[in-house]
Amino acid sequence: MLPVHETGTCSVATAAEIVGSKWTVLLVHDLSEGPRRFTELERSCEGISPRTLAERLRWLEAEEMVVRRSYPESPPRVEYELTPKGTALLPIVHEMRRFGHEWLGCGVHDA
Amino acid sequence: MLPVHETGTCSVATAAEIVGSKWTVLLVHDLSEGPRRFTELERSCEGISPRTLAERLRWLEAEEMVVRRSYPESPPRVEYELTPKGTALLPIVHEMRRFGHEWLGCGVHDA
DNA sequence: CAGTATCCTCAAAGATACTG
DNA sequence: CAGTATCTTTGAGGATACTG
Repeated sequence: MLPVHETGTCSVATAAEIVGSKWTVLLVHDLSEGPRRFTELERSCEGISPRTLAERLRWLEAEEMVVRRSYPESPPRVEYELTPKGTALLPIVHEMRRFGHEWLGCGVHDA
Repeated sequence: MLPVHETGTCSVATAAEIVGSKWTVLLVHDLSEGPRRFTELERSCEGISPRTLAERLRWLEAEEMVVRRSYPESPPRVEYELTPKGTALLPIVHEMRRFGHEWLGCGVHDA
């Protein structure tokens, strides 16, 4: 996924890129409940590969939707947290969930 | 894109599929302003190939988000229109646009 | 723990030409 | 006009092994 400022597209199209790329919405939803560590996200996103998770997180960080906080302890600890910009994605996520519940008759078991 | 009932995923993930596949959001937005013909959509979605447009429309029709109305005139006329289910996508689209405007500083020129 | 490094697959979508 | 038929490309993302 290209950085947003290089896509040339804007607005809806960009939001579609964010929201449509696999795992991103799940990640944002997870992070909306507080800071999370790499392995926590790996576990809650059943099936995601570390490669993809790392890429997704780096992308979100580059877009300033997520901050990465590294605590140089041993064992190392890193936490990811939504920024205000990342939090601003939540209304989209909520509308997506509403749609799912109302029209797809599913999603009841989502977190 | 698979039919939704075959994906196994639900809710947010499904909405992400809908909303994330290229052109779909633009199409839904266009159709929100009234029935549109194939070529009209082709023109307003600058760059879309007829192959992709047809596929997208067939998919939306299969999901009952769009109805296809064919008038057997000469020359042939076909119109596509949002169903209530398709219309229910609009709140998502609106939140996506809001996000674009507020955080990406763009999208002002969108219809 | 928190990632990289590689390799690989597969499907979305572009380009183009053609048709009822 | 409203598509279909082919062929091709590209890149997202999976699997797996390895590392500071």
